[in-house]
Amino acid sequence: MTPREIESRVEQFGQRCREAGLSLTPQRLTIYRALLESADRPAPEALYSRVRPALPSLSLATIYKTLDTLAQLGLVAELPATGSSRRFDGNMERHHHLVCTRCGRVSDFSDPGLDGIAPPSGIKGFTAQHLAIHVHGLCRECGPGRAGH
Amino acid sequence: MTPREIESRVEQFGQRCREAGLSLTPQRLTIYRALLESADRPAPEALYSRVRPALPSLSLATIYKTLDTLAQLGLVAELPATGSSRRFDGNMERHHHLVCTRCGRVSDFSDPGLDGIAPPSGIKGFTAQHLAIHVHGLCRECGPGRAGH
DNA sequence: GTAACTGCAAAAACTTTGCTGAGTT
DNA sequence: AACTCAGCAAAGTTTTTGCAGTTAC
Repeated sequence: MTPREIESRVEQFGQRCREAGLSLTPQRLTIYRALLESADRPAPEALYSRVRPALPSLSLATIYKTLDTLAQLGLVAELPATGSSRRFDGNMERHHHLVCTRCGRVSDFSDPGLDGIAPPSGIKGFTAQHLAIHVHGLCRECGPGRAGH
Repeated sequence: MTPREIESRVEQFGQRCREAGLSLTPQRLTIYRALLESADRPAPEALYSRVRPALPSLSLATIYKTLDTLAQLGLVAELPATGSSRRFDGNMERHHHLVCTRCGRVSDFSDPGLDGIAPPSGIKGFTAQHLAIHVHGLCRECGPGRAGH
């Protein structure tokens, strides 16, 4: 995401917070901005490391609380992930996922060709909103032609 | 899954373990079978409760170790999930996922129409193997026209 | 007999909670 | 001034680890 895009998002973010009656604290802004700047769907702990230099007094509990708050507002997404920690993403645009079947790492990709696929509408008891594609395979590091981890 | 299918899978499972040099312990067999019998993608703890009646001395650590071992062999799948515990599935067939954007619950569905979609091949640094579709929306409980959780 | 595995208990990692002082509106 | 929030520390969960005795081969 370009710096310009980020600033525009941060501004919208401010509005959205005000609408919802949330204070605009430096912590919230910094955490949100850091999430936008992270392309790698960070875990709370990773986000914490990233934000700490700017806000040395920040606590990990605040990261958790903030992420939960923002997820409820729909400003960030909590992602389904494997492994034992939660993952978050500030990119709410249409995008798909590459999942490495060996190391479990996930990254984003976009493909206009795939965007044409419509969510199936006839599923009983489920109201489809949108759809994301997970492509499973081997990432660069685990590449084809390697033995194991 | 029918009992007959389950037995056939368990048999294949035995072969696969032998090939890999793994012992066929009662714990492993029971855990694997319990997973096949569970349609609900259980967390380790839930699987533990299910298996305990049959193996009262079983420990939770064994569940974790076993699931990791079997996942590495490709005999069970660890699923991406939101929330704070890992989820596993013994169903390795082609299927897709319904993810509730409100409560986070995930369930399986199949749709032959979607099975035709080929994994995109031109992604740089990534070798695509297969693809799964996540349909996001509202499940029956959270249904459209509800206020919140 | 050897190698692999389970159970246990302890430790580590991750997440949530309650409270108090500080910051935002 | 009222209300919301951050930081802290403690508690609660979930997951991993090391080791000794047991089991599968």
